[in-house]
Amino acid sequence: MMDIARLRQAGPYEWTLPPSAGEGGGEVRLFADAELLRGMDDKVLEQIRNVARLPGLVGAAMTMPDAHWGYGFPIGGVAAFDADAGGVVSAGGVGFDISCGIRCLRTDLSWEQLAPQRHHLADSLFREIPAGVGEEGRLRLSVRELEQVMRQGAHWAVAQGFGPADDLPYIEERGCVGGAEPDWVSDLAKKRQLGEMGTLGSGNHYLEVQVVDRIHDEAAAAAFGLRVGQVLVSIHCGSRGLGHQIGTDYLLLLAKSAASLGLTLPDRELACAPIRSDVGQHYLGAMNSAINCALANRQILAALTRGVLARYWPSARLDTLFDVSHNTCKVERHRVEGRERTLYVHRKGATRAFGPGHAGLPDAYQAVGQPVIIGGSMGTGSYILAGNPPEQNRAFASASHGAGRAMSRHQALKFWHGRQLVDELAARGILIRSGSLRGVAEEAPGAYKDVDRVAEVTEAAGLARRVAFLRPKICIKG
DNA sequence: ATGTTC
Repeated sequence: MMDIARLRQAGPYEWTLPPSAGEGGGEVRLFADAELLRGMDDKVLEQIRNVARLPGLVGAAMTMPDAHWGYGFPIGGVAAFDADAGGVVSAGGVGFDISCGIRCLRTDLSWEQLAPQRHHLADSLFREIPAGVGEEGRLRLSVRELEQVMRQGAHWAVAQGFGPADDLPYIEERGCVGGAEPDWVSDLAKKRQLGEMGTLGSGNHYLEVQVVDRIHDEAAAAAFGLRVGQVLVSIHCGSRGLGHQIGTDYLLLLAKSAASLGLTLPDRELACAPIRSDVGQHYLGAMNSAINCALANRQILAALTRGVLARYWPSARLDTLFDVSHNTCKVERHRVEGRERTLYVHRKGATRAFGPGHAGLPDAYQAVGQPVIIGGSMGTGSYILAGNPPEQNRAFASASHGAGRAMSRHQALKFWHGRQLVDELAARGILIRSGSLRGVAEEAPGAYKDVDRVAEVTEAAGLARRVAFLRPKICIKG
């Protein structure tokens, strides 16, 4: 429970934390309403204040409406640093699941067309999409091939026959981020990934078949190709063992090197290094490699999904609406107090949300802004939103990424049982397929915040505007 | 999140 008496309300959905006497540090800004804030742990405040004390911070260290406490840096946290001002890059500010994100695919099928086959489709997807901890797929890469994945991202997957090049414009960074340096990725990290390309993973990762339930913004929905009753498929996963091992390796390395680089860490878990340092550059090279791995992974999973769908509906389309990550540090240009600056924007459990006219968006979305995906908890629902211009979004083009946990996994296991949840959801017409009933219990809808409230507050705070609400029908869990 | 308590 957060004690909101410590905060100062700066706007209807915006709060600041006045610094404690003699503490110093940069500004802290929380985007939320009082109810969402009260549901957050006080640890979120402590963590975001620690972030604000790091050198070279630009603007404020911020949290999104779905924020909760994470490893060192809050999940739902956003912070931008300027390399020229001594700014840092933080492995804790990206997290272990580097470039975890969502690929949203659009079918031309209605739920009425699909519904008669829903049980078969659920079983086929569960069989064909490798899911679960340590689960390996059919691909076995050599180290050399994996290094190509790390340099080329989704372009590598397309070149291997996993989906058309038409997908690429609809992927963040057009499917491949610059700055990847596989030489700075450990042998162990590479080894862990050789059999894990094209796999979903576990925890909050999922593949969901959804139906468009409600349109909030007709013009944006038309630009995104969405209509009520249409079936979508959303794939939520990241860079698997590779990203996790890079996170593990660099958290240790950055924590050890901090003192010699003149940094005093407010929290050891907030390990970081100056952007302009060897170790900082090495982390960025490794992290960008993991981003490309995640983009390739989701491209492969999209292709596997197309294969399954084609067995039932051979002529059905499955086009990429968008693919966006929510655990990254990206180099971006932002206007700050009238001046364009190059910033290293950390988004941990926060989605990039470029507004209309941004050069990074494909032509089809220039007028309405980037599709922003809020992936809901299992069985509740998800939202597609559209990015706002910088006058409205004052969080370096960032928005909420999901419902956000309301309680820990451990706590959730005391309240729910997997079998019971699967049965309850089936009674509501939602098919869950998972190899882990324990995992299902940890992901109980009740362990998350109210996704409707998160989406509503995200819009009210100016971060993005709601376009469509999606209702889940089939969910494949790791 | 995770070769889920390196």
